[in-house]
Amino acid sequence: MSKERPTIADVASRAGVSKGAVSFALNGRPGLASATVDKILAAADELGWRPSNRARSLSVSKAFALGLVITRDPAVLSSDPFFPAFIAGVESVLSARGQALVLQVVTAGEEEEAGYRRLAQDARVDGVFLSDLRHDDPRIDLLVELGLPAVTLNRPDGTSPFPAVILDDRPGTIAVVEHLLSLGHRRIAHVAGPPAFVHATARSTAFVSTLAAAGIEPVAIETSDFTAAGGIDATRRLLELPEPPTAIVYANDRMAIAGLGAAQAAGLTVPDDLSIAGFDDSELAEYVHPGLTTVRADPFRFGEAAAQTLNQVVDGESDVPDVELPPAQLVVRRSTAAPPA
Amino acid sequence: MSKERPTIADVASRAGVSKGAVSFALNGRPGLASATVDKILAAADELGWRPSNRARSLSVSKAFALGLVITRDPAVLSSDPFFPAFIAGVESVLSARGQALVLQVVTAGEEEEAGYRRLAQDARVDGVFLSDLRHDDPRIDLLVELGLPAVTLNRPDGTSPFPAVILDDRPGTIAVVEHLLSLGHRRIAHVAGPPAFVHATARSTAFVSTLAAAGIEPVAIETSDFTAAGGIDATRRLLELPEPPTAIVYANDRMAIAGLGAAQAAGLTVPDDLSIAGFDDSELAEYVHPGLTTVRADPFRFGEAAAQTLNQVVDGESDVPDVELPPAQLVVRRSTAAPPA
DNA sequence: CGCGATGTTTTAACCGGTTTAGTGGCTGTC
DNA sequence: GACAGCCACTAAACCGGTTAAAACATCGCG
Repeated sequence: MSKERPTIADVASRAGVSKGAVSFALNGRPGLASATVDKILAAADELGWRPSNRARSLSVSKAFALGLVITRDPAVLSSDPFFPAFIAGVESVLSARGQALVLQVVTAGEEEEAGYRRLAQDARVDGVFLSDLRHDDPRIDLLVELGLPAVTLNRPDGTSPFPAVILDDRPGTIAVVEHLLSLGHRRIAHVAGPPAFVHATARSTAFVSTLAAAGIEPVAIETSDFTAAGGIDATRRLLELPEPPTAIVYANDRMAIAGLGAAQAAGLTVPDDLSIAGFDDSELAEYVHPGLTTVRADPFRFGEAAAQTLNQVVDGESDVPDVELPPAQLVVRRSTAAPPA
Repeated sequence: MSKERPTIADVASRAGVSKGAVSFALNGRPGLASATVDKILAAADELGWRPSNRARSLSVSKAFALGLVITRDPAVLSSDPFFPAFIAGVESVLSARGQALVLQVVTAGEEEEAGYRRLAQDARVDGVFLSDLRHDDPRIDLLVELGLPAVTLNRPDGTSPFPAVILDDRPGTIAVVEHLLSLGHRRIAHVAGPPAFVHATARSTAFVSTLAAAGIEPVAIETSDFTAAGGIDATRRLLELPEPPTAIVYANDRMAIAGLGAAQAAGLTVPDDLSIAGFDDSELAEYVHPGLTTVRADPFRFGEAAAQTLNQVVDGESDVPDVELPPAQLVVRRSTAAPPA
């Protein structure tokens, strides 16, 4: 038995038809007698023929792959709970369609733009996911210029020609703040992510406005960077205030868990002296001591929805609608309690 | 100006030569006058021509991409500190060579094999990284059968036709145990990973033999699964022993941090009542309270080395040697101290 | 001057699909 | 019985590169 994989010509000769007919049969084109189609498919089946991606790619000018550019510092990326689950969700859609996921990790800045350009110039992918959206994100214009289809993860603030897959950060943040308010907290602080990111400001403005609706001013808003180290620093600054907060809401779990450690290192007991809440419900959130009150989203479904939507764009459907996912849910654990008397 | 990207024919006509000549010039083949080469490269440059990956792929039967199949439960994968940094290291090599990284996330079992088969049948990649090596790993035979080149991350126990990139887990484990011994601990337990994994047993046997060398029996070895939930359970079991350990060595940070939480929840003070050590030096290890004594490897360099080695295999070099990376280093933090009197 | 050797460049086939134009057979109609 | 019209299918060009073989100069040498 030959080790070479069969080509369309092998199938054609075995079925006694032309290459073109095989192609028609495979792609379900009309204009072939159904008996012929059966004969061709049977021959293909017997030979175990699968059309070559490479040849198809060349003739139809498609890559049959989608791209994800992750613009993060490796160290930061290292413990991000979002991407792995998101990617798994994307994969669940792609593998069913015989597509592949091409990953590109770039460090921010110069290289970021280069990453997209490379993906476009090499024609490695048919479309990309735009994650970690920033305000007036320059990548949107870049992708338009490159002619690369995309979906944005969450809604950009400028106009965007791309559909958005949205997981609203606000309801989760609002739920956390209201939870703390109902416990009796009045001195609440926030550790935010970098304001350049849309999801960071979405969380911090939701924080402020929820407090405002209750007639309360935030104790402080510390801008940080989503890293554990940043969480520590921000927490220390908050605890050194003349009148420190009785509760801190962090923009992600990583900063929250680090903040928890900082509070404990400073001799505080959580939640008796200080309540702490995170955002993401990462795996460790449940298992640190005390368990972290946080907000749970579903990055797997996010990935699924994003892949489906991007495929619609890539397939040329016009006016692909935005997709709104169910917002993140509050998960109450032991790290939040009534403020000290 | 035309929006279409130039083809090799455009370059050829602009330089006044044939397609073949352009191809020769591009690939640095001998047999062209250097003046001609210059002329061709100049023309290519003016047109901004970059050869089409798709066409090249078809004619030379290469994908110009490498594959990584991650066989993990998304939930487990979520907070693994290894892969993101590893991937970043891989990328740093691939992007310089114009290659892409194709990611495939599969759930273990049936689907795992299917994942590799798909990658091979679709000819999406020229080679793959074999991670999370298991004892008598069936994937090695599978890859041989599929004719897909590979490198293994760490050394398999059977014979393997593939080069291995090795980061020896033992020195780090030995260092942790010796550190605990030198602090005066004599009742030390281990929380191991699933014994099917090569790196899990490497760590546990290093643990046992280091203790044995000091003439000490381990208090217990709890087999767990590298997850935080598993770390909690194993820790509880250890703490319920009639004579509980004064120190626990975990096979990874995730279980260790969860174990830290479990110990604190049980009313113990770390490190006064119990010393705890992890493995990986994940980002949070430094920032939990108390900071986690652990072992630091360099997954970024691991990725670099693996990509370089796999490329040698893919390029057809014979007898590609194994690569041995510097072993992980002990990082002493506050979670380990002398045992209680 | 004719010949082979050497160096340079072109020609054309090939990779494995898709797609357009075209061909041959059959039916229906006047 | 000739012709239009339709159906089912084939032939061949095409996607954009690579590459083996052929062609063409140029040169050295007997």
